[in-house]
Amino acid sequence: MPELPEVETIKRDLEKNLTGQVITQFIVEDPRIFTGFSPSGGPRRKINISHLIRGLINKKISQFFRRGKYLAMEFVDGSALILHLRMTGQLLFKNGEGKARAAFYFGSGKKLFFKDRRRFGEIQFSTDWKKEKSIASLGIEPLNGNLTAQFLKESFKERSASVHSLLLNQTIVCGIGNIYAAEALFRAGIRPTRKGKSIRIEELNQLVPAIQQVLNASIQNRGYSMSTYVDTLGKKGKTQLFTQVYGKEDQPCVHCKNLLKKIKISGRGVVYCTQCQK
DNA sequence: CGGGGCTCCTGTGCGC
DNA sequence: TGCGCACAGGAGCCCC
Repeated sequence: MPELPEVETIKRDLEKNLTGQVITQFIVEDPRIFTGFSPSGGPRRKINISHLIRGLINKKISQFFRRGKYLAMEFVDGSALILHLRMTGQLLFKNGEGKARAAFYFGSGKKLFFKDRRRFGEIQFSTDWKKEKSIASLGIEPLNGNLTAQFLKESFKERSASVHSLLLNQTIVCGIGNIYAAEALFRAGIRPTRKGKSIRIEELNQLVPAIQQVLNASIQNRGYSMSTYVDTLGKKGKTQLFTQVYGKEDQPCVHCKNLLKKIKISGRGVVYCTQCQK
């Protein structure tokens, strides 16, 4: 589900409502939420859940951060919870239908529920969250001024992987997922199957603003909500009303009216225009 | 390095 | 209507 714009929307909601709040109770319905970002198939880090829960009681939230698609809830003592919503995770101030995997209760009476239909989402406790491998291995943020055509030229040099795959690679630029990769490539007129090293600097000069525009516009629209994504109040975003290729296979291209085509790249569905994207 | 395939899960939608 | 399969905003790992 959530890519950078959706996570950013949630982060801003959390920051506005929960900064300074003290955790008075923390209920974990599904202990697997604490896999600690360990390999899915491999041995899971042993975590003493009750010890972890006890340690969180009375912690006061100082700040929220977003890095890529990760959220960090940082406490005044410097420790933090790192959260990732994966495909279907939701953070809600009110628990609606169905059970939450975890629930936070705060001193003021405020609550926060972590719901997650597919249960891929994860939480990890850390005393030094920026140094955790999941965070430290992330590439640059696309919206803080570091993303330039020259940076992409350098990063894509020698890479024979498709430009779509490289945009999804969180260790180069973080926060872009399948929706915004497809949208940005369409706006830049670049075919998603092109090898990274084949993209010319003039094309990267189109791609950089395309990435920034689709992400910024989506933040303005509070995210893409076709199936499960909602904000902390359970409200849908509006980005799905403005996408031009994602989810639009077999529909006419907004520029040339040719029908958009859907292909698979590294197992991910990608829609593009065979006429407009070279 | 890259892509395919599989894993973690559950729900939806489509073709037959 | 019902069944089975493909697929879904993520991402790590193994294998070739």
